[in-house]
Amino acid sequence: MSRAVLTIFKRLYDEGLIYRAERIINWCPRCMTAISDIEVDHSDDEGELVSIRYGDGENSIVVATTRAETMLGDTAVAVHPDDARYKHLVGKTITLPLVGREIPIVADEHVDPEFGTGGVKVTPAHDPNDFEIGRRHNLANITILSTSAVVENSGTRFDGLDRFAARQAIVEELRSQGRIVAEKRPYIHAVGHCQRCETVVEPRLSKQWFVKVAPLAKAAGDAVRDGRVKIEPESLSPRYFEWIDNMHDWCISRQLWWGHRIPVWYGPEGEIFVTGPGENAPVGFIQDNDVLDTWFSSALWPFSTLGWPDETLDLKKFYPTSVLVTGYDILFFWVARMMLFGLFAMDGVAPFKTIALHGMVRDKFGKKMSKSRGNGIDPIEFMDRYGTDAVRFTLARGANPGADLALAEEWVAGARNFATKLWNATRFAIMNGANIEGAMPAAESLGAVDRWILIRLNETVSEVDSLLERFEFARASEIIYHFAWDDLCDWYLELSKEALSKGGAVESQRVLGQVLDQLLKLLHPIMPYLTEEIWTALTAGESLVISKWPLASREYEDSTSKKIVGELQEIITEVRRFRNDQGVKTSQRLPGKLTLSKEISSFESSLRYVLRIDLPSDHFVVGGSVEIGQAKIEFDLSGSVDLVAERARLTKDLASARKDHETALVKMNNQNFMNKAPAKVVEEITQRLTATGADIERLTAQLSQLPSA
RNA sequence: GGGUGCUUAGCUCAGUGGUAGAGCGCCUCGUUUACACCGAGGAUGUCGGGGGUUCGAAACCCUCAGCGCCCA
Repeated sequence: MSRAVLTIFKRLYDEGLIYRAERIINWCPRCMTAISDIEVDHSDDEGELVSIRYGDGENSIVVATTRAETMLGDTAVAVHPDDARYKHLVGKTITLPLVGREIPIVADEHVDPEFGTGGVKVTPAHDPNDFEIGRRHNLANITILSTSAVVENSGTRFDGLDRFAARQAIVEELRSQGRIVAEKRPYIHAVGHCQRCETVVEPRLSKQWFVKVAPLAKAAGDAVRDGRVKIEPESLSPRYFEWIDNMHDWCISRQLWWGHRIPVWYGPEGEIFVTGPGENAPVGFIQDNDVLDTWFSSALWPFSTLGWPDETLDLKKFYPTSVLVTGYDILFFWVARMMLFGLFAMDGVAPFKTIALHGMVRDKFGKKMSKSRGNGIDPIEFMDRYGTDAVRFTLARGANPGADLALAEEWVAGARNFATKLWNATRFAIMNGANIEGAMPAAESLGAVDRWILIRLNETVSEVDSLLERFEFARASEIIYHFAWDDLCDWYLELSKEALSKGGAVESQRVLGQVLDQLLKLLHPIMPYLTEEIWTALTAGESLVISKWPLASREYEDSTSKKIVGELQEIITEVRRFRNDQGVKTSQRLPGKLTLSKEISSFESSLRYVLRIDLPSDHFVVGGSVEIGQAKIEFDLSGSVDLVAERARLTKDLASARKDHETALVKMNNQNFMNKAPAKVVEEITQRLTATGADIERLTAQLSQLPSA
């Protein structure tokens, strides 16, 4: 690492991309170090805006400031060149109050004549904008604050006072001199704070090392602009451009203990010697005390970890990497810097092809976790309570690209429940002989239910594949979750129970084994521990880690299985609803007559099993019935039909059918719709119209046949 | 001030032109040979307001309001 740092530093220096300069930098008087622009947090703070009269009478001008103490370092007053109010003053001097120094009045385009009085005090050593004005007008830079933000060298009695105490004292003194013409308090304005310690940052003139970013940033911007590097989700790329295209020169020296020491040595005559790896500075030279910004070395990560600056095999093979996954908050700190240095050091080859950005984990209300709010969540606690896989699944399920995730304990508990569900389902499957031995049965030898779950599996695999391709982890997790819980556990297992319990359902056992095998593989990256455990129990295989990722296969697709299972599901749901409305307990067996279409007639025993319907006896009396499409299920309720409930159920269905019928009808009667809508949609609506029409007819008949209560 | 998002069920969020979705929560019922960390059934939304485009808008455009993030 150290070699890499030395190498890149020297290379940049030799190419003139590292220089030392006096600049206004952000200085933290507590950390006693320079900090970069992005380490400064801005917040709207209360301060006061005081307007001070400089000079007297006709030759006076009023300036406003929130940092009165900086006036001790003023070396000019600036006005806009076109400002008629001050034309007569430009080029003259004015006496700086308290200090007594004569300072010039200069005209500068960058002064906003609309703001305040149109005159601004210029303190080049303590304000970045003033520094620029100072450069343009060759003003002196007078530093009047120490590194710990105490007034010094001002030649006034304020020397020795802390900046905030001095601010107050100076305003008081000016007030007593009658020089304060206005005070606005509180005055809300943006104040920079040190990201580490929240101390108010003090702009300070200082000699620092800089990276000249213009050429590097241009390359880094272009790499994304021309598509060599993709940012996912794309919606975050404007942020990248906005930043990289307007990047200021990067101050890389830090006055800290920790870090790579700047490899620059100074000779007795002020000579500068930069040492590369293995090089020594001439005798008598002294090394710079500062260290490098931590991101300077982090920026080397994509290639220094592969052995760079050596031309290693790893470097050849793994640079550039394919995907960098990280939080969007670190796009500028780290990602952009890796782009800068990667392109520079690796002959214009960007360090990765795709930058996949995820969001931040927030509390259950979507609020940022913070110490002051006390809403931090310790993932280890959740892992102890709900299991690591549950936490992993929760995070994956919430990981929408570039969007934040609200993490609530309830979500983790839900994920734990899912894990338990899988555990139980696999246990049940194993108990019933599920296996992955031998080849899969041919499609022709399988029933509709078996085929259906294989079709659903195939759909799930391909959907998950394409979602993962797009870093849509949340949706991929969701798809897997519902396939496992709804399709597999709630439907397939329930519909297969009868056959499995009777034994001899060899095909289904193999199918079930197959479905679980593939499902566990899909889930393995998200829930590695659980899936490994139950997969090895199911298959006696060595490990999921080294097994093959599922391949989507359309082998079992056909035109009928989905329709058949759909019908079965509808029948089962409607009958359950009927029983529920009638207050019939789930476990209570009822005699019933099933009239089924030819297509699903073979599922009669299966339906009887799931719905607990006994064969009708000789004295069967129809007490209530459910009709779904062609299917009719009649029950003997032994004369105890709950007519009120039944009427309510049918009335509700009728209302819903009428509503759907009505909307379809409106569309069909709309000539514009008929002319312009695609045929597919028209057909769909037509079908809906017929279906709802039939429903209305049937329900009306059923209602009229119902004896009055 | 510049940039960029968001506003959908009680909460947190999916849904980029064709009958509004998920998880949790809520209500009712339930010892069904996997699972109560469960099962079955149910309720809940003028998709922020207003305009427009379209046969059709939660989705596209304009506008207003509120909230957020990044940068200055």
